[in-house]
Amino acid sequence: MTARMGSQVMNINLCRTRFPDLPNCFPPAWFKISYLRLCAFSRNHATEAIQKPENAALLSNLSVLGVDIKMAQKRQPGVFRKVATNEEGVAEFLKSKGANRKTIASIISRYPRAITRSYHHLEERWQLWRSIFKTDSEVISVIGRSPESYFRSSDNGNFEKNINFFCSLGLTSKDLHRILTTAPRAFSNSLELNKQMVKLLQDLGVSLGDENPDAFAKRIMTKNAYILIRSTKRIKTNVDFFTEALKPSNSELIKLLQGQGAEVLDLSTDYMKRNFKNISDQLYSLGCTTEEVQKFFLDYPPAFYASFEKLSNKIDCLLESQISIKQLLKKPRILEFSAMNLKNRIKELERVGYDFTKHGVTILDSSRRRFEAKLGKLIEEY
DNA sequence: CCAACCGGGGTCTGCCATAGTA
DNA sequence: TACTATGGCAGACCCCGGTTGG
Repeated sequence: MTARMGSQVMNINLCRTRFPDLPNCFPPAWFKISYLRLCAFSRNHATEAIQKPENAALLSNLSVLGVDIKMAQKRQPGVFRKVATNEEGVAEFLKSKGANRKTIASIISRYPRAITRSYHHLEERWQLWRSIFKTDSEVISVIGRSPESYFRSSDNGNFEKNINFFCSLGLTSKDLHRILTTAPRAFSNSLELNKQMVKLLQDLGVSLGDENPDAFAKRIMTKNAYILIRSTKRIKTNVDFFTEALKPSNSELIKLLQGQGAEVLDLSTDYMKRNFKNISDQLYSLGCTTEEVQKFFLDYPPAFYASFEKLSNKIDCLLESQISIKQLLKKPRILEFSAMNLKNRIKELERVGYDFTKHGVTILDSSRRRFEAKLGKLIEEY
């Protein structure tokens, strides 16, 4: 217990030291852009009161930047009626961080509200992101992918509180890195929302009798960063669905959620139910019992996730190759390989006279290197 | 030595609804 | 009352190799 507390304190301090001082002066560009903004403001102020027309200077600036104005207008029309915007400042800012023209245009096209942010705000937010990412280009690559995650919130304090909160849970800087890379929105959630999700997971650990609910919750978050951008309602519904459909014991459910099940937890419930039904039906039609079907999903949670068509295709392809459904149930992991890969492997094995009924199917569940080594030996023997 | 078990790694947004706010 | 900030939703795998026990 003491050791755990100690590591938490250490992690908080680690977070603090990773915040470089925010700059207290701004580059010359900032003054230039502010001046331009003032000009734009006074030019349009008179007409603004009458009918709130779209800001002509803004439209011209955006087209110079290469922004897809139609797209931007469709997405956030309100931005276009604002009297003061900072499109040039934002573009300048992103450029100074290494973004190219095309990326900048794409960012503003997809999330126009970005141009309402001030230089100071952006720089402050940048430093927060950089406390997690090592380089500017990592930040740019995430913003380029998902502009909204960077620009949607104006609350930098909340972002920092989230960092501290995650650290206080014992998440490492590597964990934060992964969360910000794969689910950047998590840091723009209100602190309260993130706390609710963590509490839900911890309570779930308690209700399953896990002796360390905090570690249980942490484990699920590190296995699946997406959990933090889902609603607690969805997670609850999915856990209930697992419980009802698979009738697991507490320890089985814990194992499921801490393992591959964590990745399945955030699926939309309807999708998961549909998949479960389709695949169960196929297994029943192949003569499986309810217990076998339940065990199949417990052993191989990705079945919830996989597209039914692909999975079904793979099962058919295995059955056609003298592999029995019972063998598959014993070794569902072979379904993780692509249909193409499985087909090729089976073809190669058939060529050397491999008998699945005699030697089993585990040979299919191996890395490329191991499979090829094994195949080489079989060819020699053959 | 080798089959079998098992965990890890990469990586994922863009839109809509609505309460709150100035 | 228009606009902002924030919550929520649908979408849908594959592969590698360390370790261990016989």
